[in-house]
Amino acid sequence: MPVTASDVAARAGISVSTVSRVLNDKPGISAETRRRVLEVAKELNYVPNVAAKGLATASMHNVGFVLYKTHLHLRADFSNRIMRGVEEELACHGYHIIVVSFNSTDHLSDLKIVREGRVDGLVLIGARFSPRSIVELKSAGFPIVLVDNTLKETKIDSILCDNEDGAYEAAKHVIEHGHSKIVFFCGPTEWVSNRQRCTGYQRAMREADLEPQILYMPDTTIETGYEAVGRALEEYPDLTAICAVNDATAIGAIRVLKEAGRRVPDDVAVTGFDDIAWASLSDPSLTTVRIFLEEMGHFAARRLVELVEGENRIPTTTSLATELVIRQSCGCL
Amino acid sequence: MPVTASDVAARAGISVSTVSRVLNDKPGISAETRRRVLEVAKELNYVPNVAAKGLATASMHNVGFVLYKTHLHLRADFSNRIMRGVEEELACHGYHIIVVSFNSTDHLSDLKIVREGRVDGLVLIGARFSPRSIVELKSAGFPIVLVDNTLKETKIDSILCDNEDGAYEAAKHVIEHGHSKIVFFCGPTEWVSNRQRCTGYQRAMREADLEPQILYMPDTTIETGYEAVGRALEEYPDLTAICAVNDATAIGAIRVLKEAGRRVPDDVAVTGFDDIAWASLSDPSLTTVRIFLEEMGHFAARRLVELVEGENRIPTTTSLATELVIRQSCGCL
DNA sequence: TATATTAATGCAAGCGATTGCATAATGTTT
DNA sequence: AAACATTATGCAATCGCTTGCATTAATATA
Repeated sequence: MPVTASDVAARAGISVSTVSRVLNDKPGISAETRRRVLEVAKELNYVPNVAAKGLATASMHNVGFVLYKTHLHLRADFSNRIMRGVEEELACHGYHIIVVSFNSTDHLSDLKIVREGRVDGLVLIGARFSPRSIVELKSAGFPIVLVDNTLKETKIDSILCDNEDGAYEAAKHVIEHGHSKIVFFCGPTEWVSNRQRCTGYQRAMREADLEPQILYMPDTTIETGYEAVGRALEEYPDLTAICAVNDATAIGAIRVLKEAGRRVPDDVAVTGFDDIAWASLSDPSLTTVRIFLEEMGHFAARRLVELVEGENRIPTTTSLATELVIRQSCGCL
Repeated sequence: MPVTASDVAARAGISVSTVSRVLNDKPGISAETRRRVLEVAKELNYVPNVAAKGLATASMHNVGFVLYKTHLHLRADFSNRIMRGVEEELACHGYHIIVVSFNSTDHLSDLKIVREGRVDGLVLIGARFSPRSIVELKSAGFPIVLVDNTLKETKIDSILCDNEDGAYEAAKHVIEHGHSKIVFFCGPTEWVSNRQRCTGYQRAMREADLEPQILYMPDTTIETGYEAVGRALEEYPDLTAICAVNDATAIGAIRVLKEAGRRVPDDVAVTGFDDIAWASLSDPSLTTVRIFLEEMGHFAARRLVELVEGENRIPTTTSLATELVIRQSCGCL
């Protein structure tokens, strides 16, 4: 049987209340008693039971990490790195991460782990949750932090990377290579990050007095990258560069370009976004914009813990700086 | 305020005990009462509080998914896919997954989530936990399932893929291509899967009256793949094929081979193991052995739930079949 | 010295479920 | 009709911790 607070109390010759107070750093305990309790607790290797604690305080010290079912598959690496960051940071604060997948038919506030009090807050990854659903839960006072997403509807804490700036840098870099026919492969504009990246690209083009040429894809996978190249070559036969909204698309694009007999980067330069693991392994290696997903996870976790513990700051949107990673696909090396 | 069992009881005009019994399918309740309670519960949208339930039953319906810190980074995709499988299966049984990272300095039974009763069982990924540590916790009656690992020391439930058979198939396939100088790139033999894969390779070689040639690496990453090629080319200058213990190594090997001016598969054929996402994208695409990680996760979760719920089956070791995936790097296409 | 303050601790009532035992209501058997 | 099962339900203790309030002891003030 596990050691309980009353075991400690008995051994130390005091009451459980006192044990509890000591262990939670409550005031009004004599130094001697505190020392004693700590000593006995360590001696018995006491760890408070989390169910009891949770029942008494109405907080389980868990947070939910919510992923779309599809997200789990397609963007596994992406969300996985954020998850690592969240887990790491949470651990520092004594919280734990419960990973759940969610399908769009459900309403967020029906999430079982929320209703049953299993988690004290949620980290939502990506832009596929219905805003209404988020707002509803949030305004019921439930702590929520968004990663790779923001909401226009309500002020809500969110963590992003500086998508616009990153895309701007990438496009600018390609422009500096002398390209002028640069097509942007954009993903669905319902996702914040796609919109922001597109904006960055457009800014770079306008600044250089070039006309933005945007090609929209229904998703941002390797496959949509394949498919987009075909359309791009038709619509913009004189294109000499592609800025892709993410690496998967870029990698797909490179593959098809090569198959179509176009050399990369000599005939067509390509840049990506995200710096996923394979970016450096593709052939040619991919020039891309690195984002710091683990860091984003850290920020998200830190903010969420603040919210859970009642710090009532106004909501903020945090954008982490990105970093242009120059490899071969842009034509530099 | 959330709805509690006594809210339901009051509304239904009966006692909380009865509510509890109905909701847990306990016997001795009249059909009419059962109906009524269910009706009211649904009407009030009642969900039992998990802390209270956990305190009363000493089970939180959580399981810990334990990863090595390094694992989180290096083999992220690998463990992530298993995690998805575990999560999916657990959800079907009303359990949740708590992901924790673990560093080797700790003793497993000191795991906070275990001591404090946050989880009812553990899924351990990989072969980097100290056997002593596992045995100790397991024999204290704590439910544990191993994935991609087994223990000689104790009978313990474990889920693997059929590493030996997979490696055998791959080697045999290469042999059938007419190769005879085939080197196996092996990882650390402390890891079960490396040992088993090596055995499979050896069996295939012996069956064909060829001499196994094994090159050991300190790890199984892209980088160790790089490094291994150099040594292989020195030690076995006439080699015409490489069977790598996993895809990362194979991909690293291919890269260096190409850089060294050897054509793959024409000069040197290469096979991998795992069928990670990148395998189909590398150039040439990688012939490899596919393993079903999500399925392994399913099995692990199912077994763990059984253990937690007290089913006292004898421990089993489950090996999932693998599948040879033929692409370009072996010389087939 | 008697009284008001303050500091340290204990008591006991929650928190919201589960569950063994007692009880009431119903039906069966002599 | 009395005695006994049987069935359905409620009471109250329990799980292990937190916390408001009461209590005691020690110290300061009049």
